[in-house]
Amino acid sequence: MSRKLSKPRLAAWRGLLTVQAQVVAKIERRLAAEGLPALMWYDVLFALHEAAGKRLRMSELADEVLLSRSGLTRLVDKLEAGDYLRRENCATDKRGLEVVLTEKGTQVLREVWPVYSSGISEWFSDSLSDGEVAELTRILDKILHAE
Amino acid sequence: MSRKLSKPRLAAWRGLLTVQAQVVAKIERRLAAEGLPALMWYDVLFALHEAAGKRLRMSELADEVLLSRSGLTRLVDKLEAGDYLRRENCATDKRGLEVVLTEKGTQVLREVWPVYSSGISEWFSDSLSDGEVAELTRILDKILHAE
DNA sequence: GGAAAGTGATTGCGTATGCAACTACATGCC
DNA sequence: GGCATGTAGTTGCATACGCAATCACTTTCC
Repeated sequence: MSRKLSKPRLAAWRGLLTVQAQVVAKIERRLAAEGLPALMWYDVLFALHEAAGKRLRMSELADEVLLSRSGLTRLVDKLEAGDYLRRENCATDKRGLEVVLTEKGTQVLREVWPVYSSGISEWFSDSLSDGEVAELTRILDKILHAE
Repeated sequence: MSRKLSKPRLAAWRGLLTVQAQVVAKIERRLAAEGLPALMWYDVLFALHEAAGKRLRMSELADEVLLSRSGLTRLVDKLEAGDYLRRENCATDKRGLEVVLTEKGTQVLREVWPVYSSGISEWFSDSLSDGEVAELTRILDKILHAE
């Protein structure tokens, strides 16, 4: 592993960083301009929405959204204060908590989605063909599933 | 623009976010573990290294590394305090500054590069063929150059 | 030439985030 | 059982970052 990094490989990496940074920044600005919550809030609520029973353990949720445990604790504090989700004690492990999506959380997902999805379309995927999208996904998955 | 976002297009976007987040986090942790400066420091010094005369205006540098102007001001403060670069008054515009890479800055680039590049290899590009790397770069460039 | 509008950089302020330390509970080992 | 070790989540602290306001200078327009 870690053989010498060629120029084309570095170029691919820099391209990925640039695309991600630019698209995320544009979407975040549009969300803020419309008075909507930040992407990370959406990610958390969306992860819950996709989970069985619309609930996850704190640790599972942190892994899902790629946030540190402490970062998630604080974010969940805010989301719970806004009644977008609630913490429940875990029946099988008294150390643990489960986080459950509320109806209001589901509602805010519906409000944010149009802005988020149109940003992804407009700034990320509209310039690609279906074939290119498939190829990009395949390559990224290959990276993710390499051990 | 902003036609409906299909599932495959969303999957590509989420893949990109995940790859970037995971690889960056791993590289940052390794840099921190070795007592080396963070990636953003490297990006700034590298941008200067690549620039003609190893110097750039503050604004050019901010655009290059995708950081806000205020963020760059503060980062350059720290880099200048460590003698990795220095600010010089711009001859043609008294509002402006030029940032110049120092010898020590060049040196730290050489120290960080092995860690950075081996991280990119190991966690990003090693699982791809040359053809896949080329295809990935082509697709990302297409996104970047779409207006 | 000079007022109005624009641009480059910095600073104040609020927020987000990670690491390390901590508490509470769980598991393994004897 | 009971001590040692491990794991779930939270909190203290330091740092990084963006937006809006600001200051200095430049450009535009009359």
